[in-house]
Amino acid sequence: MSKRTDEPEHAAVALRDARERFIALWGQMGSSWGIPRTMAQVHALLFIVGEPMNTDEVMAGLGISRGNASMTLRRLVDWGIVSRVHRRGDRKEYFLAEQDVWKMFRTILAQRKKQEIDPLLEALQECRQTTDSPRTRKVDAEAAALRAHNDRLDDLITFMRIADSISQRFISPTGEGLELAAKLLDRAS
Amino acid sequence: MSKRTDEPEHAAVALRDARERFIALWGQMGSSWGIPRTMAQVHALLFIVGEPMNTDEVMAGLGISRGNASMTLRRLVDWGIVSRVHRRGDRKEYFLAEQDVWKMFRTILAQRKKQEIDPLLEALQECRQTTDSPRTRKVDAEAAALRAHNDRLDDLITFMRIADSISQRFISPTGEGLELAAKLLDRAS
DNA sequence: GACGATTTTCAAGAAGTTCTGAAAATGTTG
DNA sequence: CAACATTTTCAGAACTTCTTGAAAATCGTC
Repeated sequence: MSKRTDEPEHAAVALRDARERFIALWGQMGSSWGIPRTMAQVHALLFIVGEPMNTDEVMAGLGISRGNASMTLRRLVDWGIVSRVHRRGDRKEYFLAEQDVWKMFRTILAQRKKQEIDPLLEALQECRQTTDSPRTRKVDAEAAALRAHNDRLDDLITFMRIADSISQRFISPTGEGLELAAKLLDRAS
Repeated sequence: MSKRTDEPEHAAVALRDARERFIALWGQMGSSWGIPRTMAQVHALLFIVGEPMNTDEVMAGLGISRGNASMTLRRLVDWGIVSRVHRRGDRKEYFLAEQDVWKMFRTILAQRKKQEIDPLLEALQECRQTTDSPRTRKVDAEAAALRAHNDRLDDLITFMRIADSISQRFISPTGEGLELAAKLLDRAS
């Protein structure tokens, strides 16, 4: 091959390589945070390619089955970090990943908060009420244990409520979270 | 049973119940965030009981094997949210969970940052350099794709670096994270 | 409204992980 | 240093989660 074609080819190879590397990294990270590896990989692929892909392209790109691709793409759409796109003259559905990284993380955070934190917080509060005896008469060891138990739960619930409020600000669709972060960083310097 | 003993018994039952409920909740949450269910449960048990327990007590309390208890307790100690405690006149080792909820979360965050975020960030940067061609001569489609790819990676890396800096502040052992959160909340009202 | 194209579903199987239990290692006491 | 107590390790079992692939459903077109 001539020198003229060598460099572009090198660039194309590098791009393919970099994509694969990124997909692997993102998949690993996902799975260490409780997100199915394949789901993270599909997202990574769509994100790094940056343009709409159809199911068959995703299947081929990652070597996964149609069923898996379908399920995973749907989950990503449900989460809101991938959207369905239609192309004129093509019946196939195309999928495009959110390209705004801030928006993407806000969406993910919102989703996990809604699905995991909020129900947990509610359940914790319910659990706490279980031991909310109207009035303790005896000051015996048992009562003390109960009080200590309640204090621990209260601490935990308080913490989680605060964390919840903070995350709420980051999530807010006004994009305030972004500015907030920037401000924090400024003060940090 | 007489009325006099009825209420204390009720309290004891409620406590046992609440503990179990809490342990189940915490275990669930853990597993949805990529922490082995049993590990989260052992932590929950130690946290909610609030005093040192030995391996046999943990085994009995959760119905798990000695091997599992041993491994899991060690991981919790390594993470730094459970500490080993020794009791005079007792050969057994006892384990006590960190009771300060803020400290606990700071420790967990620090651990996960160190183990997962930091390596990822480093790998991402390395991945980014892969496609850092010295100078592009041609303004063809391929070069444009490369540039777009690099922009996407740069956005992502920038975001993660900012998130990293913020989390660093929360983690900082000076406890500043706590105050910071409080301030944020004040402004949020 | 029948046909071909595409997507979705889901039961069965594969893959991955967590757990067990008994053996080995370690530690302690007299 | 023998005897016993306690902890750790790890190969295989048990369990959970993820993936496949083919059948069913859906969709758009003629």
